[in-house]
Amino acid sequence: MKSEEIARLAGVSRSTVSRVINNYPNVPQATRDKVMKVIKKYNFEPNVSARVLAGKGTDTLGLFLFSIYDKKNPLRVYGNSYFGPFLDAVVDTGNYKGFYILIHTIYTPQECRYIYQTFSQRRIDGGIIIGTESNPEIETVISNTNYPLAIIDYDPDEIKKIMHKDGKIVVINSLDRKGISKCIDELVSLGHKEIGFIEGRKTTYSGYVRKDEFIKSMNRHGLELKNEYILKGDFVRDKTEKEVAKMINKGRLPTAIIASNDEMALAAMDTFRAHNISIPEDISIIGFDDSPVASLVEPSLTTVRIPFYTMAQKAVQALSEMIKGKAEGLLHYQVDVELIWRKSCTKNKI
Amino acid sequence: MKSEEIARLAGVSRSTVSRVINNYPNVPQATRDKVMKVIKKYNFEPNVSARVLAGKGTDTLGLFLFSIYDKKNPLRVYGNSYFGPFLDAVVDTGNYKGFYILIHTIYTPQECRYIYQTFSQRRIDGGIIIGTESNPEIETVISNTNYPLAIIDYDPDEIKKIMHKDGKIVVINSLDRKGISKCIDELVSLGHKEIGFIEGRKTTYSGYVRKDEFIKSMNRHGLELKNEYILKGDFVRDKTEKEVAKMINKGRLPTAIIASNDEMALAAMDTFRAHNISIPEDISIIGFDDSPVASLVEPSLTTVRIPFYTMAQKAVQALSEMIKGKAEGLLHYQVDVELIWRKSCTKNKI
DNA sequence: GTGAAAGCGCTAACAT
DNA sequence: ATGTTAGCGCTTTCAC
Repeated sequence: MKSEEIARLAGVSRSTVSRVINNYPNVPQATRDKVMKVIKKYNFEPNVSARVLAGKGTDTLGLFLFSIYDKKNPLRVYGNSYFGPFLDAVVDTGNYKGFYILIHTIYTPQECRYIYQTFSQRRIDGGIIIGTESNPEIETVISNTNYPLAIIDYDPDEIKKIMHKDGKIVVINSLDRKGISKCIDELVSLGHKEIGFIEGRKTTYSGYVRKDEFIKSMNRHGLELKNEYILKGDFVRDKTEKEVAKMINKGRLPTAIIASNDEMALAAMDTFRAHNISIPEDISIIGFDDSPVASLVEPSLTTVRIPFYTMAQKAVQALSEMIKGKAEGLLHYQVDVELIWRKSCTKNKI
Repeated sequence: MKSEEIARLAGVSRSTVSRVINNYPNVPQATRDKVMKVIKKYNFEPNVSARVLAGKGTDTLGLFLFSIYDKKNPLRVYGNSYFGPFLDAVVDTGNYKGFYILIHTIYTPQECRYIYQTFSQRRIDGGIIIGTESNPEIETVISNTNYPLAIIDYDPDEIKKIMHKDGKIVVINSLDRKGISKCIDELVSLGHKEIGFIEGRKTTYSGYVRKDEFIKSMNRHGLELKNEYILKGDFVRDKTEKEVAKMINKGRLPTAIIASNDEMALAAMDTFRAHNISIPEDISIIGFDDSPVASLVEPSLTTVRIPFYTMAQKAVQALSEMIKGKAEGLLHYQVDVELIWRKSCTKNKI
């Protein structure tokens, strides 16, 4: 079934069918009804390739997820506490706004060429990039493309420097500085002075910002930064378990520790428990993300909630406007975070 | 940049460029090199809409996920212990085989029309359907479409009855009967006689099969089926918590309980714990799926592992062959499951 | 308000 | 081995 047949059956020309499909104003209701009746009757759906070729959009957004694990890890993508809810929200808000979502996982910087490819083949009208570290490959994409792009968790100043002169980019970050400083204020008010930190990859923006704010907040409170309490967890479980075990074996522990994401917080919890260190009695733990499991573990995890759904909505909304030509240049949104107080934290008893 | 310009720059015709792009054999290496050089130089990527319109495939697979939650639940899709790993595997194996993946969430039977739409608009060459309950809407899709379709977890006999005469369908199930009967064999050998069951939605195939096999296996061992120990959890946490609490309040418990998925098993664990019932000392628990968290909870959850990756691979592989015309009709695969023994189960001490 | 015709970028059948 | 041409199904000028 094609529009030509619909036209024949409705006794009009293909142009009129097209006008009806695209809701053009200069079609009288009678004609519109006549055509729609035939369209409904045959469940006609226009061929999207023909429409695109004739100049319409694809109504498709590409979602590019940078895996922090390598390909062999079975948890490589959606085991990530961050991606699942975000993906979910993008598909949902995208579908709601009439977009199809094309999804691609990127495992190495070299695979950034898939982003270029997907745009060049005209498969998508806009793209969402999440989880990328800053590296030359992604910068090439950012500086060469003028297709609408939403980048989650990236340094906006960096983008401003390198972006294409006709670029249409929206950067969306969470207020991580506020999140971390709130954690520390709260811990300090509970009498904690020895506060540790498990940092994520500093090549990601959030990894950098969270660590940086940890240092700033500690200084603000006049608290000493002890290197032995600052661990590198790279945002992943394995590394965190090792680093935490190492710290335990050295014999001295902070009274509280903040992890740069929930996954590392949970890994730390398990490692402490395996060494008979009780949470929160012996050490308080705070995570970041408020991933779905945070409320389910025992004890439930205090963490900073990131509004993934809001971020996805903002991304889709901004892309939608850029695609329609209603917005351009560099947009920057910062979404608010919230400290969710649960049972993994308590007063310092010392 | 279009193929015509590549042709001009390489000093050949558009047909030759097309032949090179599509790896046709009747092009001498010299010509091929000459053309490829220009293509590389300009990073040329052919317009996919034009290719599709001219008769090529879209190289895109649609993944349709039926949510067991409603739209308002923040865990609605990828909080599902089943979907995350499966989605992950589909994207991975699909991308690996050169397919793009279009993803759509279906919340209500009525939204099944999106499947029809996506095919009709020629957005995809094949589709994967997962998590669907049997209902008239999905049956309409199955009986009307002759596009390649992979259906995960569905009764193959039902499909055979209703499918389109030119249908190309692959049904992929896990050997759930083996999984459940192994659980019971194992529990019995540990001295358990009072075994409970938390069933999922029986409108899904696996929901039905797991419950049915529970009954059969109990009978095989000559064990009594007690209605008070058979709970309805609908595959979700909330309902399970309520049902388990109800059972606890009645005062009598089985010595072991099998849940039809991990999510319900974990919900049960939490509920027992909240009532000071220890696991596995007071009651042994077994789940189904081996979702990522199963090994992380305390105590770690004994569960039946479903090889999601293998299922995704089989789905993509079969679709790929059907799309190429190398396979047709109804295929049926059953993948093996494995009982993963962890700490949530122990001997019956009574 | 509606139709005729050109054209989007590619592939494939046909011709050479 | 390569070029010429028609055509895929739609949108969009341009006439009327």
